[in-house]
Amino acid sequence: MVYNKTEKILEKQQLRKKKIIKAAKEILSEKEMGNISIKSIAKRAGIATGTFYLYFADKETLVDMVIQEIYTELLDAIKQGRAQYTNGFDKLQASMEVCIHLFMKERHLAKILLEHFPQINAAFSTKYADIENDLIRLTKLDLDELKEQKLIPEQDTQVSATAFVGTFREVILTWISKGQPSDMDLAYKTLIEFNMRGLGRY
Amino acid sequence: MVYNKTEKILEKQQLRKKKIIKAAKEILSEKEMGNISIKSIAKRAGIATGTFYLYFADKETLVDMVIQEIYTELLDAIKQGRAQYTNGFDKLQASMEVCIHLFMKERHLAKILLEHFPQINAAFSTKYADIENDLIRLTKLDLDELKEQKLIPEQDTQVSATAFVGTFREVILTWISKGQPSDMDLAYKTLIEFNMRGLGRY
Amino acid sequence: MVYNKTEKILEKQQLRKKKIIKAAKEILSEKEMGNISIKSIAKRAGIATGTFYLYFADKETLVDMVIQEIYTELLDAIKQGRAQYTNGFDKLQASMEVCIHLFMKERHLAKILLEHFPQINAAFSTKYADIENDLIRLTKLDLDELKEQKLIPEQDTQVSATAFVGTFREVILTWISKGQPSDMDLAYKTLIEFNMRGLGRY
Amino acid sequence: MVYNKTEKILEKQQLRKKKIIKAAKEILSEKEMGNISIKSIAKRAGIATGTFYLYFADKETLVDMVIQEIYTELLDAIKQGRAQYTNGFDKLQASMEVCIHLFMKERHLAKILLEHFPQINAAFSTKYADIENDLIRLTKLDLDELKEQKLIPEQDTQVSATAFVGTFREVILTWISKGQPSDMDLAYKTLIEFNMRGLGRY
DNA sequence: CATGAATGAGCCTTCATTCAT
DNA sequence: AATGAATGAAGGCTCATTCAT
Repeated sequence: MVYNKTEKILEKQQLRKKKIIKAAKEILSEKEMGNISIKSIAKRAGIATGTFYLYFADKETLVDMVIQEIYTELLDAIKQGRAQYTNGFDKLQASMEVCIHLFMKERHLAKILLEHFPQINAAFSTKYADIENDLIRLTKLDLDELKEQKLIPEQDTQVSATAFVGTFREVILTWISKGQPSDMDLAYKTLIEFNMRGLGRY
Repeated sequence: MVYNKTEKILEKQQLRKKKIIKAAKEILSEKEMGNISIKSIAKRAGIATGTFYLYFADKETLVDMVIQEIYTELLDAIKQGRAQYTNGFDKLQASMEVCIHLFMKERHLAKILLEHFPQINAAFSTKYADIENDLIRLTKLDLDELKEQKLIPEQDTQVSATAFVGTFREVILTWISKGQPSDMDLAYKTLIEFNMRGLGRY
Repeated sequence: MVYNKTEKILEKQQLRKKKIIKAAKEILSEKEMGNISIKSIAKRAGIATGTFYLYFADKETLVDMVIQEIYTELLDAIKQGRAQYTNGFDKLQASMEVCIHLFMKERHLAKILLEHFPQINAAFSTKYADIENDLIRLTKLDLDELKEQKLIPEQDTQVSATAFVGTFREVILTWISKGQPSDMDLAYKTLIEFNMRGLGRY
Repeated sequence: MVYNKTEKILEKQQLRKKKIIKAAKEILSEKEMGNISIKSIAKRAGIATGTFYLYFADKETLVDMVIQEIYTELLDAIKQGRAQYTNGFDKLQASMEVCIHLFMKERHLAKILLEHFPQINAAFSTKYADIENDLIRLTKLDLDELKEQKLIPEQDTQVSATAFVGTFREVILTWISKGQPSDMDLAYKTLIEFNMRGLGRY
């Protein structure tokens, strides 16, 4: 059963890869410092230093994978959250809700994406910026649609979209590092209304 | 005249300290990457490597000072900008304008604060967060005042203030790294109105 | 038929061994650098990395075998080339011709022997020296015979033989790395006459 | 006396550099294996690992210096040995004598140049080849002159020069690794005459 | 027997910090 | 006080060798 054997091995390899990525994420989200050395990651993943290089070409490749994974997770959730809506504002609100829920649920993911990533190194930082830019770009698409439909006033949608995403980054980051507000419902409502009003919804 | 002598020495020390901090800032704003070694900072400041340790306990202490200085600069500018206003919204708007102008004028300062610093190390990040928190706190004071005066609707001012600051961080960062929008007036207006509307100004 | 079975197995083992040695030779003669890792050799031989260690105790043992094989090949060719001559000078000249032809024909072999091998490690170097010493010893036998027959003047035949072999090593190595001279006939003649005259042929 | 201070320091630095090069040479000539790691060199030189990099940009630079130093030493000695002669053969003979004497006197130098260098790595090997090529080139100049003066027969002087140098490399290497012959005078005479006759001196 | 993933010692290099001058 | 050479821990990565399957 060569077939089975190969499959099993591939499966195991994927498992190892996941394990390494998980270890990297853990170290990123736990330690105060972003001291992610290959050695520490390997140790955390329960493998030898050299083994790491069987699964990733180099450190940068790992970083790519970690980011890619988080990003995909985020976009998938947003996409799924918006699926049931057709109205522009509803879609936008759904996106916001998904973001908040996802990040609050998976604090470690949020911590990595918002807090630690930009610290590791420049390349990393660049990649993180790419994600944010992507989110801004997607938001802008929504805003342009709303503007075209005259549902929001004339404005630089690039700026609005950037501000929009900025509110989330800042608020969620605060919640993560300082803890959530006691009246979560009000907080939640405040953030969403801040943005809705900010856009100038008619 | 021991007193004078001591004073002179202290003054001289302060001068050196400033010189080192200035060197650190310069290097931070010039180099693409966060390659700020003590050696390069010392060289830029025109002192020997070892001399650095006569003025700063370690690298982290330097970081503290650099941030402190930037923060003070920012707050001073804001305070000065608000001085002539009494109305809550005017003060808030003045703050926003000062922020934008200061950052756009001193791109290198902005670059340090928003782009480079968070990459250096985690301790740094924590300190950067402190500045942002302070700005949020100050904004919240304004919002609480406005809320009390029933000039904005009921809301979690902590969240609003956070979102408020977040829009600036994100927008200015984008402008710095991607370049300013062609229609700067519209962009500028969009950002300020986004926040004013977002607060729910009556 | 235990006997047959054992023989078959041994035969198979020898085949594998040859295959590995061949792979090692190929890699040595192809790659610019001495990047011959066990992994790459095994891959080239079509076996798994670990399998290598079923046939060779370690890397050094492989080196032994490779050299041994090349040496045998060289000596066999020389022996065959000399077989038809009885006169001392003729035998010597035949040896020279065989050397040149063999090396020029099998550049990859020459490249291994002269260029790459000495780089791999010190143990290797010792072994390579052994081959050269052997060639020198054989040459000396010829020279002693010629000296006894008063066909060449009194001399330290050990030194002459060493010099003799040295000219070949150097010249062939140059041809291999820099390319052959345009007038190969003259070059060829020059080398052989240099040595013949050098010996002091009467 | 800034002048003195600077001079002293420079002197000291040069001393350190020499010390490191000496350590590298020692390790090269002593150990069976050419295990020259920066760590071992530093240890031998009595310095910390990092200190090495204050004197040499990297490992390759050290290698360059070591080779350069040996080569310069050799060429200087040859030049000096030839200075008093005008006749082509005399110059050639003087060169040969210098080579032999120098190498036999400084066995460790010879050991490095002839035995170990080619083993360390490819770059190294290339550089060693450069030296040999240079020697061959210089020899060829002499031979071309002799040929022009009709003092030696028509021949490919490139090949002769190569063979010429090859005899020295081989003979000296043998003497170094196997010990000198008992009758050194005869050996010496044999080598020189071998080459002189080989050239076809009229 | 064969496999190839796993191992870990070792390599080169950087840089915050110390210390003799 | 000032200097800058010296230090050595740590980092990313390679590869000969082992071992569970």
